[in-house]
Amino acid sequence: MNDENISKDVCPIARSLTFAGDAWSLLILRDAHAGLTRFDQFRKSLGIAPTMLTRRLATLTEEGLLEKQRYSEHPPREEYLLTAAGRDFLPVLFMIGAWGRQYRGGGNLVRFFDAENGTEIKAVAVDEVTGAKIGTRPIRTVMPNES
Amino acid sequence: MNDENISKDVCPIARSLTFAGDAWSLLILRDAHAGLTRFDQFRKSLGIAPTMLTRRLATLTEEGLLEKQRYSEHPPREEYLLTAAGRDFLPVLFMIGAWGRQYRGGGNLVRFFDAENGTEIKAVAVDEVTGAKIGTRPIRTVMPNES
DNA sequence: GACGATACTATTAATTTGAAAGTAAGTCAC
DNA sequence: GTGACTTACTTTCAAATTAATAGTATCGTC
Repeated sequence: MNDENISKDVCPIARSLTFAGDAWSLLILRDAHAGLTRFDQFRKSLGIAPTMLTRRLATLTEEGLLEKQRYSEHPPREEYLLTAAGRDFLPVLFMIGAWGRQYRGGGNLVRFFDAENGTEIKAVAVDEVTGAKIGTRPIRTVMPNES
Repeated sequence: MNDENISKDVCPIARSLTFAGDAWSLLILRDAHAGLTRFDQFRKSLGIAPTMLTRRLATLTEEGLLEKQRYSEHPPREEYLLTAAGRDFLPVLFMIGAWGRQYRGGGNLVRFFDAENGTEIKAVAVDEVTGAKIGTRPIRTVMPNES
């Protein structure tokens, strides 16, 4: 057991949280994956104050999770589309959702299905090498520049 | 494309975020998985103000992610241990970390290895049924009480 | 030219967070 | 048995963030 600091400089989790560590950002990303692209769509879906939404969209855009794209010249209008980094956030969202379903379920929740074969999607995190579910095998943590 | 509200009532992601939707909570959970259990260990590791830490630990405890356990009667001292729900948050943390490593990497980051066979752990989210990586197949979203 | 849609900005109040210091219960060193 | 130290907080107050509401700018339609 150590009580050493796992600082932001070396922790990949802390890195991520610097960029999408608040609930609004994650909810915006969720809605973007659901196909929303416009300011007012996000605003209505989330019930978020416009000031907040402006700031969050700007931050997510600066950070490269979303990109602004003009969809009309007259009037000048822009929409927000997911970048590759934003699209690759989907597995994170699914895992967050899987936990919520298991531990905070109850009541009717949205469900996700494989559109091709119709089975319900149950997201699990596995180690790509061993195929084992994360958390089922002992983990060794190695700090940078350690053997 | 819809712009229907995916409300907190039906979204498993929103559910999760209600309980651990801020960076401090996730970082506390990360440290708890790393073996930290005590107030001062968390405080030193995170550089968090004690007021914040008190509140976050209380919230995580109320929500059933951590539990307080007495480890000394004289003086009376308590430590914070992960519950089952807290332990099952590990896959979420790993996915957050995997994203951060891929998109916000650079520099030396902590790495995780399978303690038994020594291979580096690379977490990926897959559908338990099809085995396909999340995001590689089209998804159909079904609202509650829909066909 | 009034009305509505879209995408915001401005203003201000309420809430949350952060920094610093203090407290309480007990241990340990001499 | 007194003074220093440890652990786990609480108190206080300033600073920053967030929320609520209203307003603005540009254009298109009737």
